Amino acid sequence: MNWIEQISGLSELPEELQKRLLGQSKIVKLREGEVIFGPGNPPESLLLLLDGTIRVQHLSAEGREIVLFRVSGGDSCILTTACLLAYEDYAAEGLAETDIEAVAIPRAIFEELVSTSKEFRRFMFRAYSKRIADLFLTIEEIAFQRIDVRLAQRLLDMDRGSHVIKATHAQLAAELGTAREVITRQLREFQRRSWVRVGRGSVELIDLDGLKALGEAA
Amino acid sequence: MNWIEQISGLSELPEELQKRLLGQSKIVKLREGEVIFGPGNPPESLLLLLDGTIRVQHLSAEGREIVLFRVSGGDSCILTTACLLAYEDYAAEGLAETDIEAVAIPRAIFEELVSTSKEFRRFMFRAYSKRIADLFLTIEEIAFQRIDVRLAQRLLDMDRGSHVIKATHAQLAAELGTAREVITRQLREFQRRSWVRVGRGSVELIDLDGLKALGEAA
DNA sequence: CGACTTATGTGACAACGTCACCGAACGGCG
DNA sequence: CGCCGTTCGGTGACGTTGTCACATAAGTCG
Repeated sequence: MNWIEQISGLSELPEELQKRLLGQSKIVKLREGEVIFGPGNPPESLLLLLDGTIRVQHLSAEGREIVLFRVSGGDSCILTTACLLAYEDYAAEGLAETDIEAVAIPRAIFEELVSTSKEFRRFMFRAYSKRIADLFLTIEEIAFQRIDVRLAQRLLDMDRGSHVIKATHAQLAAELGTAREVITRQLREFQRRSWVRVGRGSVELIDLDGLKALGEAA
Repeated sequence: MNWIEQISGLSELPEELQKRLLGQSKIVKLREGEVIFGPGNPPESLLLLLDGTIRVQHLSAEGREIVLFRVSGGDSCILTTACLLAYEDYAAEGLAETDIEAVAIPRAIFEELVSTSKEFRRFMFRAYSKRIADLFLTIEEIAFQRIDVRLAQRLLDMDRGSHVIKATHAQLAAELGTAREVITRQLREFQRRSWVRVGRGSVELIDLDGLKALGEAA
């Protein structure tokens, strides 16, 4: 299977290296809920995500939880794991939020590509930089953005077309690094404005424009 | 001048590459306050900091400001700029907080080293990973840590031995991504507890243990 | 049908951020 | 020196968010 073209930035690799990459890496599939890396089990190979979503979250000492970012197939196409090739004591874990299809590149091949291909290096550094830039934005959001705006954005983000989001208030709280009660109150307010309908374990988005407008007003 | 040994992780490079690095890079000095990179002027070479401190901060659209991290010579010895070799639209800027001495590695040499040396690659990836891990901690702190604890920690961090920190309340607020008034109130409380003495544009730390204890209690 | 477990609701209160001011301290400069 | 503009710090009122201690409701499984 030729997955190279699915990952933006790799199609510029010389034909020869593309072949080598295709030959030496293998496709892995993981099921929803599987832990991809985490404290205790650092990843051994570089993963390029083809399809599905990986959630990376951080668990604090006091048991609090916050979602740091997501990696999803196709669009951002980013490495998950390479971050970790070097640094040990990550308190972050990555887990499959959906069933996953990914390409695993063994460490040796990764090393080889980095050393031989200028294009591959560019690809890697771009991925790292993008990640860091994203984290900057996350920090700004957490520090300065109102919680209602953040919740509205996140709900829109999490929508996979069905306009129904399966998540408990506690899970949404972990998304934003806030408290469950805060989510409960905000959702009640959103419902009062007829933007959403809430059910046990789910939120249905009714008025997408209303939710979007909240962010723009700010 | 042989600066290699000042940067942990580089002394493992093969002798030959060390020489090449020493020959091809040059030492640069910058004065306090100079902007090293920022929106509009991306850096052209990789910088390794030998002495001094660089502050990296993020400016939001609404003019708010938050300090993301610092790079200081000797201890963390980290790259500043390589992050940026790849990604353009950083809203972050880096500036010299003190007079600076650094090594500038031209892009070509950087490329060469990454491609030829496994040790140098390890060095680079470690640096990136450390940065990302640090940002994770920053996020956790902003999201979950009380502001008084964060302020106390930051004051201790900023102390350069003199126990007097030259900073206005507004600057301290930018450090933590909070409001000036909050800093004013917290400092007043710290003073009431005889942990600090505040003056115009400066904070003198009196009871370091008191400040430290605040963090540990939580 | 209970007995549990999990999800959500609620009110009181504490912590933090925002706003609209104020006066004090500082830095020229005539 | 006194005047004046600027920066810095102080303050009270108030809105938002986080915390705590519960209560209630909805699913689950025997």
